[in-house]
Amino acid sequence: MRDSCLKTKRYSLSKRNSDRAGLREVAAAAGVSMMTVSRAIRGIEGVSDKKRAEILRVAKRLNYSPNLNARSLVAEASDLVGISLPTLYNDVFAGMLAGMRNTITNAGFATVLDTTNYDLDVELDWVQRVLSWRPAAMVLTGVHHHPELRDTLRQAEIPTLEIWDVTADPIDLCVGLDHRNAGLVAGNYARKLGYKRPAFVGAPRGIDLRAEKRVEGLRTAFDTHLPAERVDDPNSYAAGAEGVRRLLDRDPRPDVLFFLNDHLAFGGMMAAQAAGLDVPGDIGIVGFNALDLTTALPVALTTIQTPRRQIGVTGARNLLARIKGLSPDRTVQLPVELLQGATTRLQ
Amino acid sequence: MRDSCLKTKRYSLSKRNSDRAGLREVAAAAGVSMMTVSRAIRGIEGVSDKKRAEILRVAKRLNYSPNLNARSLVAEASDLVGISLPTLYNDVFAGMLAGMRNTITNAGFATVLDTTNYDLDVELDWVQRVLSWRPAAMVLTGVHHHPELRDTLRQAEIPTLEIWDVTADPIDLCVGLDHRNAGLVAGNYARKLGYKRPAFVGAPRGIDLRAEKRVEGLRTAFDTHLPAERVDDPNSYAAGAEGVRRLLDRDPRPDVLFFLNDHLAFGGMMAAQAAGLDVPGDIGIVGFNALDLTTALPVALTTIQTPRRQIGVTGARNLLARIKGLSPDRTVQLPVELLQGATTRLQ
DNA sequence: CTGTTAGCGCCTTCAG
DNA sequence: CTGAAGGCGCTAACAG
Repeated sequence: MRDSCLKTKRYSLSKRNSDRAGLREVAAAAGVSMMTVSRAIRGIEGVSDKKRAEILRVAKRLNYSPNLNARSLVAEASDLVGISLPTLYNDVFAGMLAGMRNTITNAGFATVLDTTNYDLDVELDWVQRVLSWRPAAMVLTGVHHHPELRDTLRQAEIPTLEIWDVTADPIDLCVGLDHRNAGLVAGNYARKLGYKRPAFVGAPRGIDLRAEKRVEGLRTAFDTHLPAERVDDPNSYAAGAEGVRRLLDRDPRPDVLFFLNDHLAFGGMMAAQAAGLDVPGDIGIVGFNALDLTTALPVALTTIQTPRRQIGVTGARNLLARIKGLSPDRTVQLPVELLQGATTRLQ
Repeated sequence: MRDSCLKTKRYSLSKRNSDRAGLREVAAAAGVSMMTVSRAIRGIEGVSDKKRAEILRVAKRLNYSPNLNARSLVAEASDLVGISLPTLYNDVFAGMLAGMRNTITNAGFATVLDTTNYDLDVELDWVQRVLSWRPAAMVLTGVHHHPELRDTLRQAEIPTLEIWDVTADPIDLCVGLDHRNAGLVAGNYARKLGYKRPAFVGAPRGIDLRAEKRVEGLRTAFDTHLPAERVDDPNSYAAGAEGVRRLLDRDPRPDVLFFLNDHLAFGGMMAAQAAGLDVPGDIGIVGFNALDLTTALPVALTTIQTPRRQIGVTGARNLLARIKGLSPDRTVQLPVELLQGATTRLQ
C-alpha cells in the first residue's frame, strides 16, 4: 500500500453505492458527455436527433431513472404538490381530490397527501415539513388555519390553494363555496315550506368551521333559536342516528332536521323511521352534499348539491396557472343548488 | 408578495435563493462550522450541550428549515413512503390508509399517495416515478401487478408492502386476507341456510382481481353455476341497484345475492325492495366489508367483516421493521368474520 | 468535541 | 450542436 493518493481513488470508487445507473453511466455507455445525456433525457434543444435517439435507447437499456432529489436540489424546487385534507373517510374530500388529481398529475406533478383530522396544529406541522421539500405548490382545506401558517407560506413564496371554503383574502388562491349562503339556501327553502321548529345535527362546535358557517346561515333564515345536537364522528352514519334520538326527546319536538352532511342525515332518517316517525309526514330531513348514496334511497333525500369535483378541477387549474407565473382569480366562489327530495314537504 | 412570487425564475442558479437560511447562514450567525450546525440540528452526538442550545436558538430565529432534497441526495434515500391505492372513493381503502398513516408518520416518514383506478399500467408508471425519489418504502394494493413491476422494485431494493390480498411469494412483504376463503365463508354460510340459486353483482371481470377470488370461493361453496351481473362503477350505490334489476329479470330468479361490496349490496337491497321483494323473505342479500353504513340500516346487512384498519396497522409496523433491516413475517394473513344480519335467513 | 475535505447526481453557464 | 467547469445544500469520513 503506497500512500494516501491511492486511498482517495478507492474511496471515490467505493462511494458510489448501488448499481443504479446515473447520468454518468449512460454517458459512458453512449460515448457522449453527461450534459448531452441530460439534454436528451429532458427533451431539451441542442442534441441532434440521431444522438438523442441513441441516448434514449441506451438509457432505457440501462434502466436509467433520474434522481429527482438531485434535480430538485439544483432547481430549488421539486415537482411535489402537498395536499392537506381533514379526512378521507368521506366521499366529499375524496371528490375534490379526484378533481384535482388528474389535472395536477397530467401537468407532471406528484401529490403528497396528509389528513389533519381538523386539527390546525397538525396542519401547520405538516406544512412546515412539506416546505422542506421545496414543493411546487400547496393545497389546504378551508380558509381557517393556525395563526402562523399564513406567514409561513407567504414567506416561502409557494403557490397555495385553499379549497372548499372561500374568503376575500386568501393566502394566495381559493376555490370553494359560500357556506353561510348554503345554510341560508337550505333554511329559506324549509322556512318557505312552513317548517317552524328547525334543529341541527353536526360535529362538536369548533371542529368543522365550514359547518358552523352553514349553521349561521340556517339561523339567519329562521331567525329563531336553533337547537343543535353535537355528535362525535361527523362521518359516521350511526352518529346521525344517535343525534336524532337525542333530539326527538326534546320538547317541543323539531319539525325539520338539518344535518352537517348526508352521512349523518341518512343515519338520522333511519333513526327517525325506527322511532315510528314518518318522513316527511312527521318530520323533515335536509342533508348536505348530495352524495351518491342518497340517490339510491327509496325516499330521495332533500339536500344541497355541492360542486366538489368542480372545485377540484377549477382549483387545480388555477393553481397550475399560478405555478406558471400567471395571475388567476384569487377567489372563485362556486354555486350550490338545493335538490328537492321527498324528505321534506309543504307543511 | 403575490405578484412577484413566481416571477422569480425557479431555475436561476446564479444566486443563492434570497432569504431562505441554509446551514451556512446558521453557522455564520452562530459562529461555528456547518458541520456542527448539522449535528446540532439532527440531534447527533458530538456537540456540547451549550453550543447545541445556542445553535438551535439561532436556527429558530433564522427560521431555518433543512433542505430535504439535499439530504436525500447524500443519503441516497428519502423519507417518503409511496402508497398506491385503487381508489379513495371507498371507505375500504381509506380505512387501511388510516391504519398505516399514524404508524408511518410517527416514525418520521411522509406519504406520497396515488390512486390507480385498478389500472396496472398506471400503477407501474407511478412506481417508476416514485422510485426517482429514492423512497424509503413502497406500499401497493393487491398482489397482482404489471409484469415488470416486481423486477423493478426488487432491483431498486426498496422495502415493499402489499396489502389487502396475500400470496406466499410477495415482492417483499404482504399483509391482507385470503379472498378466496372469504368467498368460501360467505358461500358456505348461505348454502347451509338452504339457498339454492346464488348470483353475484360486481365489477367487470378483470378489474378487481380480489373480487374474482371471492367469486371463485362462492362457486366452490355452491358447486353450481353462478350468474353474475357486472356493473361499471363498483363504488356506487346506484350501480348495485342497476345490477339487481337486471338479475331479477332472470329465470329462474336467484334466491340469494352476493355483492362485491357493501356499497353495491345496499343499492341492491333498495332495488329489491323497490321491486316489491321482501328481504330476506323473498331474497337474501350478502355484502362484503361491514362498512359503518350497514350498521345504520333498519335491516342489518349480512356481510363479511374485513379487518381493514388492522391490515394497515400490521402492514405499517412490518414495513417499518423492514426498513430498519429486520425480517418480519413476509406474509401475514388476517381472518375475516361473517356478520350474520337480517338480510338472510334459514330457507 | 469541532472543523476540514470531498463529494452525492444533476443542471446552469459558458466556451468551443 | 457538444462538452468542461463549477456549484446547489447537505453530510460521511477523516483529521485535529
